[in-house]
Amino acid sequence: MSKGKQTKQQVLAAALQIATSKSFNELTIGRLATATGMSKSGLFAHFNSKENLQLAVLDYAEQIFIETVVIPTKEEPSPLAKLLKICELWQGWYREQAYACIFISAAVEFDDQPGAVRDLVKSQLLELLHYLNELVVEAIAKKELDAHTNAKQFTYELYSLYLGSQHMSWVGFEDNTHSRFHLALKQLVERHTGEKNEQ
Amino acid sequence: MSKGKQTKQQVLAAALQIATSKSFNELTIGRLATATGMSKSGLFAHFNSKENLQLAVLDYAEQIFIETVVIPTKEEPSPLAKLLKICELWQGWYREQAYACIFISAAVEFDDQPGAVRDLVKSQLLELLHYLNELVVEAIAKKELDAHTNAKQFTYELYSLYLGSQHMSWVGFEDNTHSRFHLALKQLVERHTGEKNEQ
DNA sequence: TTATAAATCGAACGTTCGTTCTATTTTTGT
DNA sequence: ACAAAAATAGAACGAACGTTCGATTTATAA
Repeated sequence: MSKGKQTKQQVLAAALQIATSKSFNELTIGRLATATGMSKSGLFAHFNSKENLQLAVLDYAEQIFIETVVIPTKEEPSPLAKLLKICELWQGWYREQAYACIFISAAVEFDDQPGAVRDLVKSQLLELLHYLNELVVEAIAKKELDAHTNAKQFTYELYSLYLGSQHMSWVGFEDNTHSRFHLALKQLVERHTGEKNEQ
Repeated sequence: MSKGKQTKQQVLAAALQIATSKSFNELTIGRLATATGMSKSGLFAHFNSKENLQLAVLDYAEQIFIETVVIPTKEEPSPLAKLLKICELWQGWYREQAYACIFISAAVEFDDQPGAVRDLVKSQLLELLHYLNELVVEAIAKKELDAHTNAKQFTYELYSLYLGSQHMSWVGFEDNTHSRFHLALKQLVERHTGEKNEQ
């Protein structure tokens, strides 16, 4: 790897650290330069614009996300097992990232700020939702979940429980161990297994 | 009302508009001055610091939130009816605010930024959660919900469904009419009525 | 090794930020 | 109506922002 790409990776690692532990708005070129011991202009030359830096950080974050929470799931034997494993690893991801998900932060910070960054984070989150939904569909096909399960509704509820878990833990509604998430998830799955009717 | 308080209210209305339609970070004194046709210093004199402005906007937003989604539910006959009514009005609130809740935005933007603003928004969200939880407790007491219902778990799930509904609608996971939220909420309530067992 | 290319720096730019002054205008109470 | 008080304006500040540019150091390939 050339020197350029090498330092760029280090810069991105530092940038991700700032963006997650602080926020995307606080990821500033001057601050990042200080954090990496570089000059503003030297660092800037790697990206040529703030927007490119932001996009690169999101790409970098996605890469790590896939490595740490998606790839390890491939070993699980069934779609439902994959799904549950993802939820587990997902929590670990958030925990490592100092209790704030960079994608969700970015989504909120850019939600009314049209541009390439908003488009990217939107597509990243949508991609995750589609992947989760795909697992649900497969689980239904393999009869791990009841045939009358509405996949999208299931995915929506699953994702919501996760989102709520993070949010309420932050607010202080007593879910620091995320046990509430686990319980609700377990019940959600049980509700869709064992052929008892439910729309 | 004195001239000062009067213009201050107008300023706050404009500030809330900016904070919701844009974001809290984009609520800047210069921008707000332009929006209200005042000078920066003239406007600044009303608050004496950016932080005070932010706190005032959150107070103002809470006031409006209470007026538009909490107060009207007082007329509902029962705790459960109040709860459902709140969910309905709540959606209206979000819709008016251009599909972004100022409290949740503020929570995310300030989540790792210690200070009075973070403390306030945290307490505001916690207060809402406690109020919802109180209604759930009352509904259980009045046997509108099954006796074995775990109130906090119920509140957690309810709130999560709402959060998820907003998030996914933004991302584009097809819930623009929030019908998914309605369905999930209905099922959540049904699940806790009619004495069938569920932990 | 040496020429070329890539990477990095330092200084400066125009803006905008929050904030602080000192005036000046406008409202208020008597 | 007038004096006191409150509200607003204007100009300026230091700092930080993203960005540009020319010079200089460092890595790469011949």
